[in-house]
Amino acid sequence: MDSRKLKILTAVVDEYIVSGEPVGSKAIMSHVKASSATIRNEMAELEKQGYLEQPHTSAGRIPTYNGFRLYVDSLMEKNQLSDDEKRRLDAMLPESAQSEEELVKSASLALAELTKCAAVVANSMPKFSLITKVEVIPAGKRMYVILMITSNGTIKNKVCRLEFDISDEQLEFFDSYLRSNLEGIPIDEITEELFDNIKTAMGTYMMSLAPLVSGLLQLSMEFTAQEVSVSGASNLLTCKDFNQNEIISFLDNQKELTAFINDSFSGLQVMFSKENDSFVIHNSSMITAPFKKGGRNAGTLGLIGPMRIDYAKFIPYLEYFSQRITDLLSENDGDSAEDIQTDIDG
Amino acid sequence: MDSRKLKILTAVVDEYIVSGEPVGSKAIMSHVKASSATIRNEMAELEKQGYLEQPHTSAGRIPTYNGFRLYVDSLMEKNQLSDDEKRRLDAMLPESAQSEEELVKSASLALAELTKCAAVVANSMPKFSLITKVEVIPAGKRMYVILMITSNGTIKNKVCRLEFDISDEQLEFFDSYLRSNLEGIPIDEITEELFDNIKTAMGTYMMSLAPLVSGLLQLSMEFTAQEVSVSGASNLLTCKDFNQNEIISFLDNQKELTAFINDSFSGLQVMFSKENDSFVIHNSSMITAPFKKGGRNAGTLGLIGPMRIDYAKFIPYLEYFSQRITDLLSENDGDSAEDIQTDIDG
DNA sequence: TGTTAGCACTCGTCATCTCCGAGTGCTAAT
DNA sequence: ATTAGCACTCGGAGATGACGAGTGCTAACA
Repeated sequence: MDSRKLKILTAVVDEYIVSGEPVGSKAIMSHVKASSATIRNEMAELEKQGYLEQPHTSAGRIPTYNGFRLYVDSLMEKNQLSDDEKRRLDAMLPESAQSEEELVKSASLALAELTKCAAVVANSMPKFSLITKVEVIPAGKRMYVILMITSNGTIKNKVCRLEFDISDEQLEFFDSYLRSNLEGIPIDEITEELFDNIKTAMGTYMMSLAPLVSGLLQLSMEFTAQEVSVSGASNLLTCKDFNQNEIISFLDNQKELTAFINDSFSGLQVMFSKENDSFVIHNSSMITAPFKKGGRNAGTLGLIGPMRIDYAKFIPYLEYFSQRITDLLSENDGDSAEDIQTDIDG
Repeated sequence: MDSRKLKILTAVVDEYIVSGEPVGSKAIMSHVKASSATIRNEMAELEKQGYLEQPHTSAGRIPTYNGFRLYVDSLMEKNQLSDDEKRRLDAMLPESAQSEEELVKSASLALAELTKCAAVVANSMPKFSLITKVEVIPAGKRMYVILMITSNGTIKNKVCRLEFDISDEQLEFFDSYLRSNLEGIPIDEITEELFDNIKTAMGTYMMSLAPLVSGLLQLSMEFTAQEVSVSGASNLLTCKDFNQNEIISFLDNQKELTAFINDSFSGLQVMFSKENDSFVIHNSSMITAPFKKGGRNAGTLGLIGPMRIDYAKFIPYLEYFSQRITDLLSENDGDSAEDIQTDIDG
């Protein structure tokens, strides 16, 4: 395609992103050295080719999905972050993050604040994590806490109340069975079958231990649950580009979101609602960037806003934050999360 | 005040709640045996007394804050829940709640669904809880998990990574110090001062133990943090009675919400935005009902919506759910949460 | 042959105007 | 004390028209 035509398309998208109004031929004259008539001719062709459209006869042009796609993939010039800006972004993350959640949540809030869009974070399904520790701890009359730790550093607990008293031997038997049969196995190998085995192994103890076993099952399910959290949803309420109801419901609906933000993406992605069946809000787009921990995908940071979002400015933010998170998570964790496993075994 | 006047006021509020439009004298004729002229005269007086107002000269009347207040406090007839309805509400709660959070969250979702308003739940500040158990558990190379349990059954953990190796003696010393000095004390007695004591007691061990001590402090702060969660915020988006932006920002802002929904209320309360400084969204109202656990306030269930909410129908829902939660939490917990403490001490 | 100035034309936006009717307050009759 | 009747008010919906931004086309130009 003609280089001037590309320049015009770029100019239309750029203008449209800042104004939100259809862009006329005169507005383009400051970007491209040509008369408005020439630009009009070119725009008419761009419309034929499907990159621009006219809301009505006597209006300017707005980019189509295809126009945006071409712009994002090839035309736009990404803003380079200056050292100053980087420092500003760094200042929005906590100095010393207490936990992965806190770090990631801060990044999400910062992103929402910077872009005035909605930011999302999702943790990855920890498919490859191993169970490194299971422990049953007494916590009162017929009360026990089950503690479970995985190799990626996640810890969860659950309190269980028994129907009957159990003896120290029973508890010890159960505890040591768990140690030898659960510790070291991948989190996604915890199945109903495994629990049937436990039930068989416990034999007559099972009656009193039942609440502990079911607590254990629930606990392990919590590990594989994917969580998504949204920041700054209210930022989108002032935006008239799309139906607010639709988008707020979409963001509210955890399941839909979860299904959508999966972590199969290998790098930064820009997606338009029309291009994806599970993301159906007209005129909205979504940018996602995965972050890693110990060399493996740990989650995804994302930005949801209107189609006419300032890609050139915001994509670098997202890239920078996801890189920073990756760095910080690796620092915190030593060489690799895997050494937790090694140590306990050793 | 005249009984007919009260009837008219009631009718105006009832009509206004369903229609959302100013109510004229003719519309009242079906509720009160009197001609429209008489009703007009009475309405004019009600307006003088401050219970009704006219948006403009030739419009009907809408209730003022005072009008709503009188209606809610004295005039309305609360709907009595039939057994059928109770069964329907019960079906919206999980059959066997795994945890307090799950139960309470379900009630909140159910409430949002039933009322098409936003529902909120807040846990109470566990001022009177005692620490019943503190334990430091090794979890890998220089990695430790701190586990803390309180008498109201809440458990939290935190993973800490040390800078230096510590010996078994050091750990044992630390652990037993915590046991003897923290277990049994009220959660709100954990202060900086107490931590200074710990630091002094640890002496030269402190250098290597520092991350554990600061982890402990963070953990205890988490216990006293109040959490609020909102369901169905998107329900309010279709409501034109108030500024959506305002309300969504209000619901987004955890701090403001937390400050507002405190658990000092002794029973069901209806509050209008004008009447409270920290709840400033025009034309909105909030209904709150506390629930208990082991005889003590455990949290608050609330409903936020427009002023013209169907109080007669929704208040019973809220009352029923908060009572159900109270019942279920007590069942689960035996006689009282306090016995956890007793058991461990004994 | 590609570019540009000029021009007639289109069409959405905004302000103005009018009409309609719901609802009122007042007055006089019951 | 209540009510029927009536003149009056005023917001809202629709119609109308001026304005102007933007277009496509044509003809002149380099």
